[in-house]
Amino acid sequence: MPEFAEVEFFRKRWAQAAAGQRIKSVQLHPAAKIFRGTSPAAIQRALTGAKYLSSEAQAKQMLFRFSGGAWVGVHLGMSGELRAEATGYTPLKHDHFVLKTAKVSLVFSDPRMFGRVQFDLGPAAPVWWTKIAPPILSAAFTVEAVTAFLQRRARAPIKAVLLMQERFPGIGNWMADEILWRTSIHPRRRAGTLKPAEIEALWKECGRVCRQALDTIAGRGNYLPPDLNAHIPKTWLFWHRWEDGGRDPRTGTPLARDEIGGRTTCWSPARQKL
DNA sequence: GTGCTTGTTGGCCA
DNA sequence: GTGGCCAACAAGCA
Repeated sequence: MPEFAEVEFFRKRWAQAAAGQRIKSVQLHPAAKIFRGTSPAAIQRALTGAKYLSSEAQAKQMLFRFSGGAWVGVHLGMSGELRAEATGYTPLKHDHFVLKTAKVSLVFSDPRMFGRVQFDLGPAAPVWWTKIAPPILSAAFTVEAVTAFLQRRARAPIKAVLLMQERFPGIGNWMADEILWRTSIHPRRRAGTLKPAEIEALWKECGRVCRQALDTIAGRGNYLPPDLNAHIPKTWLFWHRWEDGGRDPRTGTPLARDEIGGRTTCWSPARQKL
């Protein structure tokens, strides 16, 4: 499920619940695939008694910092989510990782287990975190960088290119479709065929969609929406992309759906032409 | 039973 | 070596 803004929504949910708290106990299933490449025993040892300090979201990843130099990285994969439950909460089947404090149970749940938990010890943030591509909402995300990347991926469909995390960190399937729909670019266009004006529009819309998604899905400041989709406007493609017989919310014309770049893609044929 | 699913990775091939 | 495509991972849902 989670892309850029949804990841921030979940991070905020844990961060607000964990603020000022100390971990009393750690419940986990050591064999769960989400711990691949890490040591569940080390996580348990380091976090028990540790204080939550701060957290950040970047692209589709989150990093939670605890006292004692303990860093917990979370990727939610396709079906992961973070929840805050009551202290007496009993973990269910897909709750693979639960941190209990005096006030709350922080739950990582993931039925499909494409997500992962990473653990690092040290004074500085782990290397995998610092190597994440520069954010779309930063000065480093320039139209020149996008142009060069599209040249390098010239023969791939633009839809597939937008999903590449090395240049479009945090963009996932629905955001890619949303961006292309707003810029009237057909998802099957080869990246190398986009004209400079189209690249500029695409680049700008990446920023707008990220900004708007962040505000509407994760909320501003201390405000956290009651659920992920609570404030997403009906004028976005988002609400119509999975409907059978769905219509373009701008024009009322029928939407199309097909597999492009290995993913189900939705677009508006009346506006997005090859 | 069938055919999907908001993600990522490794292997194959040109 | 580089780029592009695809299956696989696993579980739930319609």
